[in-house]
Amino acid sequence: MLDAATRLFASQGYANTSSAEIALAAGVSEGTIFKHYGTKDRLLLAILQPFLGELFQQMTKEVVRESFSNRTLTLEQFLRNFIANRARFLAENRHVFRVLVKEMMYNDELRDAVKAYAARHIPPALNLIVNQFKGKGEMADLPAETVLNLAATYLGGFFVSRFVFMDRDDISDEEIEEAVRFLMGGIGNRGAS
Amino acid sequence: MLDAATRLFASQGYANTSSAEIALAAGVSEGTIFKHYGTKDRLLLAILQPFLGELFQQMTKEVVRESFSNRTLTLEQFLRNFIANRARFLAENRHVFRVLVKEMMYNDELRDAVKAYAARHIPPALNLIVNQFKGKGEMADLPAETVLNLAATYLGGFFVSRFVFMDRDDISDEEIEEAVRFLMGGIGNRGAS
Amino acid sequence: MLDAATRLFASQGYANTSSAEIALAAGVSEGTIFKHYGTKDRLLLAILQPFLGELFQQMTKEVVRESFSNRTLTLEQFLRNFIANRARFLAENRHVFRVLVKEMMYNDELRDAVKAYAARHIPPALNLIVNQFKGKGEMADLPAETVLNLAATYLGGFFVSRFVFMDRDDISDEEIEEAVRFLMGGIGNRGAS
Amino acid sequence: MLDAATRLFASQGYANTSSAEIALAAGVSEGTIFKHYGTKDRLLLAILQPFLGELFQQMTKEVVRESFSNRTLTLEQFLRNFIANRARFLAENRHVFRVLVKEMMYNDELRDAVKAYAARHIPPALNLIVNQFKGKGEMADLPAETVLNLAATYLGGFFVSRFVFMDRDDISDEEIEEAVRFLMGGIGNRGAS
DNA sequence: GATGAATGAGATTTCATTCAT
DNA sequence: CATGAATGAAATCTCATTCAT
Repeated sequence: MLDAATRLFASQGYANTSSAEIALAAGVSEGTIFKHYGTKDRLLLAILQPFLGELFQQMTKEVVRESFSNRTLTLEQFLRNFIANRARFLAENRHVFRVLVKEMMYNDELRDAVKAYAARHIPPALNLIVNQFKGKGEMADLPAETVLNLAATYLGGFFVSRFVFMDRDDISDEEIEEAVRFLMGGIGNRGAS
Repeated sequence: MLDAATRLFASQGYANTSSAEIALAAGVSEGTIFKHYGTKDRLLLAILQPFLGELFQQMTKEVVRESFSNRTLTLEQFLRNFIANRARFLAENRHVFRVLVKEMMYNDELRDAVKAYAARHIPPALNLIVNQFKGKGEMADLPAETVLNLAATYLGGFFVSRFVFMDRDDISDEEIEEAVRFLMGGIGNRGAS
Repeated sequence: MLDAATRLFASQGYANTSSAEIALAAGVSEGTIFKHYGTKDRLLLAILQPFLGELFQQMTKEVVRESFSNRTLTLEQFLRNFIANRARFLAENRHVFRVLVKEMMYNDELRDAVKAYAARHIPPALNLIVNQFKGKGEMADLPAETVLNLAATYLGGFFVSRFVFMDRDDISDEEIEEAVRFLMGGIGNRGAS
Repeated sequence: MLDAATRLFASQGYANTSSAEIALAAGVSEGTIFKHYGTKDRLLLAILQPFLGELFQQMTKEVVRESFSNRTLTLEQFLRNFIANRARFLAENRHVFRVLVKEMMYNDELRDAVKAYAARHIPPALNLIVNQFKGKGEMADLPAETVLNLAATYLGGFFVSRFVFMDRDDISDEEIEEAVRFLMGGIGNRGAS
């Protein structure tokens, strides 16, 4: 039932999917849907909430664990691990990710909720890492906030364009490598600087 | 009428905006809307088509003109000009841009149309530029396609996050400068390479 | 179960009370309700039937007993006893009374059933009393039917306004006294006649 | 449309009448009903509001006019005129009256609104009359409030039982005469007092 | 050419009732 | 014998679209 709804929302959008369609796809009656979730709105939340929890909590958990367990990790290795890890998670949950991205565009409340959630979870965990790499001289001399902002903007574009815009099912190692290299050195010629 | 519809679509989404709302906001009758545009769908197209035309054609036109008129332009200067120019254009047309982005998510046909449109217009004009800068040794040694892809992903994320996700009305010079620096050199430490 | 349903019907009305609400309030499952009563309609009847039986049968029984056991009873004393007795009964059963009154308004069949029931039980018992008091010269010279009609109209208004319209839980002795005096002498000035 | 809805609400009750039934009876589509009245609730209000206004305002206006224009009017004549006037008004508007009475039972808000409305309009106009008749020695020596209460209870029962409970279309002069006599002298024997 | 009342198809939601466990 | 998940029919309401004026 959640699965059927997720797929439909992912491909058509929440607003363009009727409860009749969901019932048909899930092989239950419309009544059953509303018995379980009360309203179409709460059905959407039932889909998004567990994903949001995992998305941020797993992300920060992995990052913290990694940064403490392996002190010789270079920035490049860290980025590679991090991006590969999130790419795998999003590929597995690509339908829910599509729903989340599409609905964040349409739904102000949801957008604000996600923004608040992200603001509360991401900086505390990642500022630490950024400063660690800055201390080792591996990172450009920019405020931690700026670094996170730049990386988030690029990685947001990266994942959304692949999974949502291009409707991809996964991301290849080559693409990840490209992303890592871009984050590390931009597109300017290093030797020329 | 187009203006009223654009603002409503931008803030609530096409699917959540009724023709009655549009008529009210535009100060005309519902009948008039359908006399002019036939269907709600075609009203959306009437909003998006001129914008799409300008978005890509102006972009490529400026780029070509610039690259031929000023042969001493550095990559950094080019990026600064290019981003500032598009930022200004999108700020002026931010409502339509919001509609476009939101509806591309929901509407497969529209998304495919935009992708086709972009694929037809962008590479011909920009490959030239990329190769020109590569010839001058100012750019990383990557295939032109890869360079465009990286820049498009980042700049897509940059503009969408600002104008759509954060609902901003414009973009500051500082942000543009940050974007230029990031595109030029990534977040890695140049000296350390 | 009947009690929970009665309270809900009394405060919200039968049509606005769902079987789910009843099940919740009664602490049983919806299935159990339908196992016992078959339909929601028959649940309503199960509430109303015993009350209707008592309402009329007790009323006439008491009246008959009283009128034969105490031949010196004045009309005023009779009215006082009668009203106090019914007031007590209705106060005890006010929830069911509310259900009955509200549903008689909505349900033609129920209304007709109650009318028939009343017509069959009231006149036989009360005509006797009326004629007894007329014989003693204590009562206005009106047909027994008219007297019953007038008293029923006033007492119906009296009980319905208190218990249903004003949602009262009981009726004070002062109000009963007022009702007795009114029935006895109206609002005109006796001395002036 | 209001007429069709009124008849249906009057005979079946608001809660048991579907918008489909109303549309059919009114010869319009369901959409039209909701275009005009927004919700079923507001359709009910559109029926009741004008009636409530007339019911109380006409009542008090007539009473005041009468009591000042004719100083020789006896209490009995006043009651006869008053009851006949309201009987005529309610007979003409019996369908709406049925709706009002039935819905006041089911709907707490409506009941409270009507109670407040009545409390604001009736006493100011009628206390005057009561005291005028008391001054002339034509009325029982009771507080004005008590008199109004007794009369309202009886006349409420009188009109509701006839128009709602018995589904009558009008009230005969004989019944009015009976009501007047009862209000004037109760059912006790005047001579015996 | 503009209007706005009317429409009817379809959306969400509610609920009495059934039935496998 | 009680349960509660599932149902499907029906209710309220929304809305793009049409059409007579």
